[in-house]
Amino acid sequence: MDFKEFKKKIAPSGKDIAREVFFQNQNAMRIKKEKTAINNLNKIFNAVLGITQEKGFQAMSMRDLSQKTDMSLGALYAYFPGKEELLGIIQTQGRSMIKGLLEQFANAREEPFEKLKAVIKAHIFLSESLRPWFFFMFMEARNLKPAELKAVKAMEEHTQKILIDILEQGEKKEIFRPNDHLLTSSMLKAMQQEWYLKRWKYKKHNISVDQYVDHVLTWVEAFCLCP
Amino acid sequence: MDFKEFKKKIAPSGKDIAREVFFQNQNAMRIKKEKTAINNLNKIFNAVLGITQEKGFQAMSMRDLSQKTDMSLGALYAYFPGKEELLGIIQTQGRSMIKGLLEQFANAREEPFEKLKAVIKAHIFLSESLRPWFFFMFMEARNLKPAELKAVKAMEEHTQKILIDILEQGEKKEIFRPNDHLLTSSMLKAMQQEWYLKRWKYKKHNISVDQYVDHVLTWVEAFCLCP
DNA sequence: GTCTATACACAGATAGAC
DNA sequence: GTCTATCTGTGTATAGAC
Repeated sequence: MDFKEFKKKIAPSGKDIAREVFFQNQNAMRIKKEKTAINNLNKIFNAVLGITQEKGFQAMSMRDLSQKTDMSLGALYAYFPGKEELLGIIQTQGRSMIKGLLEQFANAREEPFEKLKAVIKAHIFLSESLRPWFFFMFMEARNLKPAELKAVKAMEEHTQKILIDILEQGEKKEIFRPNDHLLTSSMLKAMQQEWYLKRWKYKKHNISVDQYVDHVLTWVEAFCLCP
Repeated sequence: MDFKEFKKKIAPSGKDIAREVFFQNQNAMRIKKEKTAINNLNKIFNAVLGITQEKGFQAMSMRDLSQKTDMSLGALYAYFPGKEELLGIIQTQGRSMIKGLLEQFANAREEPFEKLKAVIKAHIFLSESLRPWFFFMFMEARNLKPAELKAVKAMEEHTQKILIDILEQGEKKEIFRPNDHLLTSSMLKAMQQEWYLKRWKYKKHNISVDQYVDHVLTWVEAFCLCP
């Protein structure tokens, strides 16, 4: 599967995400009409992700957000209790979304090497189609309160665990070379992360996601597979 | 060379850095006595890096900084014209420091594979001994004004170019496998970066810099070297 | 060179009309 | 559901005494 196909078939749209947030936080917000809520939440998220990418969440004022969404300050506060909670909502939603989609991919295949490649590819494709979310989640994790920061770290270790399990399974079957799986999976995660942290570089050099994924998988093959 | 030796012989101390900043910006600050300036600049930088690591530069108030340095607000403003300039000073100094030390290493060896390993190791060791600086430079680049942001990107591409040159040299000598050097060097940079962006993970699992470097070099060998 | 006190802008948040 | 007007705290920065 290439990225074009992935995006069409699997990647959630802004409205999909807004819908889920609406049903998850329905009681905490003053808006009751589904359609209005979803439309405006989508607008709010896009604005937050856009402004934040440039100057960071702390530097984004509620007035910035009001201007970008064409909504008044008063209206915004009907959708979330405060700025800090808005940050929390985006982070929490991002995590649950990514977790769900990745697990779906990890369970799809059986043979270790195929499985490993599928999971890595899915992660990079997902980070491409939801790049603003991934970037936000990484860069703004610092501003979370301790309890949520813990959830972020748990998430990092959870996705790493998925990789480690595949590596162990492959080593047992003597398909992969024996190695330190914790470190190996860390390298894989670093390569995945590189794509969304430094996209300006790949854009500048006209490197597509598909090319990037292929290259990463060449590394994986050279390092993991038995000769 | 292991990290212990590197730190002892090569890594600059906080005062070394403060001294350089003092001579570089001497005319822009109101303090004239060298010793006072260096001591306080060192204190200021440590405080900024510490506070920023937790909550980001924007979220650090001048009052936070005043408290952590045990200096008054008025005193702080004798060392730099404003908060934004302080950010610029740290970023600029960080860049010039890292650039100088890395070039020193790149020129030390001749044989491509040895050279490649030496440069990668030096970068990771350097990021370990100056971890707060590296972290700050990465995370706070967004808050720079356009001209300085350009310098950051130029720096990224400069350090990448060092790697690309070595890879090309090695390919010509038929030591390295032919490959896309831009992508390959990006993977190397991603692995280097991982160390200082996720150090909490390695600390938690008791993985030392030396172990980390060894693992990275195993990947390099598996991928770059001709079989 | 360092302090205290203060100016003044702008942040997040809410009240109450529509 | 959305708006405008406004409250109150906190931010950066400076003035002027010591």
